[in-house]
Amino acid sequence: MEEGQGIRKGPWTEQEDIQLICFVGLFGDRRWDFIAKVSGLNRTGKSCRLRWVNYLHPGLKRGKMSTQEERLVLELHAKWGNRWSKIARKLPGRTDNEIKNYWRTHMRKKAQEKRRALCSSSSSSSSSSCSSSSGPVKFFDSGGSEISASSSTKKKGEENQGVGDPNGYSMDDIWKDIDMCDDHEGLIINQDCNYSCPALNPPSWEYYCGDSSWKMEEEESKLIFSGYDDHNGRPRLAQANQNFFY
DNA sequence: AAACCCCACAACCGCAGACGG
DNA sequence: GCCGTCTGCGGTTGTGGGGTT
Repeated sequence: MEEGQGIRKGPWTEQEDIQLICFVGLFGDRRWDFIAKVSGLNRTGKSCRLRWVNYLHPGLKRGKMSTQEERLVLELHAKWGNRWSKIARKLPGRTDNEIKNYWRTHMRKKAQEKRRALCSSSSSSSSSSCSSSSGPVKFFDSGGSEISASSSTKKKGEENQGVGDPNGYSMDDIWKDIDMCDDHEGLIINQDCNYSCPALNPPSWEYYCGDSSWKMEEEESKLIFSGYDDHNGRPRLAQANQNFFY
């Protein structure tokens, strides 16, 4: 299709963002290939969509996950597994990508800690499953401190390899391990989480994400988009949008 | 001060399902 | 029913910033 000649990749520029916002305002957030073409952005429709959904979409929240959100993610992941988009729909303002990323880093870290705690508490026994030197190496063992003592020269990126990885350690394995750890704490999670999070289930996000009932005139998009944040280079869009929508 | 490491996050890739001609 | 295209999703990778040694 459009693949081939001069298709841009990599980070988006401010100019590109503005352009995309304008064209989405004009044509809606559906026809991505069309938007990619008419906008003059040398991007694929896919890339445009992704940029919009994960970054430019109004109503996106920024910043750290709250404890409530974190718990909800845990709860929903336990229920649905890696259905990130589904989970994201229950977390207004959060994208599947964000949740996915969050899960990968934070949950893995937590799992490591839990695992370590378990190991230390049962270290007097044979604790073969905790061994970092024999038997199948669990994913988060590979990033754990015990191991890093022996392989502390871990290069950047190696932890990612753990995912796909040399030991054939798949995502499923990771989830299994995490679940294992969660089993020890599952009750706690459920206890803490027996709220249904009413505040997190308003129809509003469905509305945003819904079938592009969202429309924005070009002028409005200009107003909303007031430039980039000084600190992180992100558009000030999200914040402006809060005002726009609420 | 420099090197290294870890974390967070943006972005890409491949695949599958939906949809229209 | 078939085929091509578009869209959405999940997995993976790349990179910059901040903290630590």
